[in-house]
Amino acid sequence: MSCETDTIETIRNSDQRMTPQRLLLLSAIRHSGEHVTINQIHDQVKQAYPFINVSTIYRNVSILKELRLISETYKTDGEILYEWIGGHAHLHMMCRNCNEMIEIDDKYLDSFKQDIKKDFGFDIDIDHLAISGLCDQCRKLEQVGYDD
Amino acid sequence: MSCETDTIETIRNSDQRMTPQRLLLLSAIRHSGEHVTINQIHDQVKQAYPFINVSTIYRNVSILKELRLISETYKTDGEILYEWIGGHAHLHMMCRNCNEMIEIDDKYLDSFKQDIKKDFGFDIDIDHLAISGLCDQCRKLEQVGYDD
DNA sequence: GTATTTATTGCAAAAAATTGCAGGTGCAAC
DNA sequence: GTTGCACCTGCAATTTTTTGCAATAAATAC
Repeated sequence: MSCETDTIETIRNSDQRMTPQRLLLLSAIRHSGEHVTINQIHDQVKQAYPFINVSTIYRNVSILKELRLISETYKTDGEILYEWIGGHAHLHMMCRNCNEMIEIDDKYLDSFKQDIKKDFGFDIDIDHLAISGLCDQCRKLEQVGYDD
Repeated sequence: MSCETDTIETIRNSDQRMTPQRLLLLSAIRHSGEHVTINQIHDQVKQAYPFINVSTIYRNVSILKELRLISETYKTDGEILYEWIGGHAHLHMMCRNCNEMIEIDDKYLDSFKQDIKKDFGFDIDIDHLAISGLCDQCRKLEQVGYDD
């Protein structure tokens, strides 16, 4: 896989070093295949290297975020999730009621993105976007009146 | 103004009480007219009532957020901003480079909102949405190559 | 007015996240 | 291989945010 090499390249090119800790952290996020919290990353890395400190996790996550290798998503309940930015970007829609998250293709945003670019010159990052709302189920329950 | 009465109604109707502290906090957010942080709210309320505790601010902000009286916006640098949800909803676009924030009319999202509702049944909350990207200025600078 | 119920507050303590710093280490140049 | 420099790490200290709890006070019924 060349994506591993790409990652190392990206980090090297930005004046940063590839340490064992960072490698473990990268692998933990990458291979989880889904959204993970700081603590989940920490636990995962600890299995291979028990002496890793939480502050190292926080600092590395922050760096990877800036390098745009991982995305940061705020759930409606305040929990923060991190995810490897893989081949295809996608949107996160989070239900404010049940906190379920669905992912949708970024093509849905294409025309919006274009409008904003045209009118404001603002270039939207597709990833990082977390949209709050009511999912289908919760919306229907609310309409029927089961919810208060 | 009836919005003050509306607010009190909303709070009363959800089994909550209108305390002096809450009133001061509401007023601090409402009359700031823009985005404020927890600390700014705290400082503001302290001027009228110096004994207010930070935990009271945190708890009330959380309640008002759930009642959808205020919106919560995460800046790209991690700072959390609160804003009174007034008459017109608007979107926040935050530049990931300079952290400047521009507000745009929610009409830009109308068609996207409809598509999502149609295809997924998901009902998007217009407020709360914070979109990250590159603003016009930073984008131009980056293209010209002034940035690293 | 008083009594009752129950949300809310302030405080203190705990938990979570951030920061400063000294020693360690990646990595590029030699 | 060795050296030098800047980045990274772990630890400890600090700051920020959350939580538990007893006392208080808002809303309601009387």
